[in-house]
Amino acid sequence: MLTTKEHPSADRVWKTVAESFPAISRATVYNTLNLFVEKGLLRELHLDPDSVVFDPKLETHHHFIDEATGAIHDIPWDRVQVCNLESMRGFKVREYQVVMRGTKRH
Amino acid sequence: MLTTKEHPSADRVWKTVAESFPAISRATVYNTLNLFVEKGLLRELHLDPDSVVFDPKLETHHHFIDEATGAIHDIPWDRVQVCNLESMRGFKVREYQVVMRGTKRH
DNA sequence: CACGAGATGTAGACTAAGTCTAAATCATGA
DNA sequence: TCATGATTTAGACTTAGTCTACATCTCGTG
Ligand SMILES: [Mn+2]
Ligand SMILES: [Mn+2]
Ligand SMILES: [Zn+2]
Ligand SMILES: [Zn+2]
Repeated sequence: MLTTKEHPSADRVWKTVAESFPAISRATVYNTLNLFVEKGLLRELHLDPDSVVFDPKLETHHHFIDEATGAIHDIPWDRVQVCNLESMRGFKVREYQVVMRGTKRH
Repeated sequence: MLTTKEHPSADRVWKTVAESFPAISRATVYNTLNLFVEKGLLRELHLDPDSVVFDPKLETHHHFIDEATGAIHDIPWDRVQVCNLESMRGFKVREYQVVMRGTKRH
């Protein structure tokens, strides 16, 4: 999980882990993922209406959601820039990202 | 709903509507909201792990989520700018927004 | 007016994500 | 060995959201 390039949901992780450890409990997977998030080893993304997904890529980056396939693509932090953030006086911005939706060409 | 300044969830809308129309069914509210989204009168946002929220503000804008209260604040489109979007060759970006999280000062 | 067809609304069962709890199992060190 | 605490577990529970089959409403036609 910590090294995947994907953005799996908790149940997806559970099913994958269960291939190697069929006895693993759903609760354990949820507990462990939440613990990893709490400890900063994973981040959770709320991009999908159907489930929370987990992101092992800790460096800040943006996301592109392919509306045709549901796939979530990482966009490197420096590829686009958010300008004029200093206008956000009155808000203490802890983190931000650009969320893009559309379709992948070809 | 179409004129609120808030970002209510479907169940929040249902409870509000039910104050005036106690007979209204949950299914009707969900169906209607989804229809409004389909017809472009509302947009749905997936920012919250617990529910989809609906946004009556159709002009493009950004969002700031107050992590202390859960409140979603609209940020005018021009207050910040996303630069270098032309580097997104390979992706057909239909829409995008900056999603910020943090706390509101004061 | 009577009636039938389509559209719209409704109740409530159902699904699935996520949480919680209480019990079982495991680890550790006296 | 055994007591104690930590980890894992099964499965009940909660809740957002969907689905289906039925009820009701609308409206044009004979
Ligand atoms: Mn969570
Ligand atoms: Mn939807
Ligand atoms: Zn990512
Ligand atoms: Zn908004």
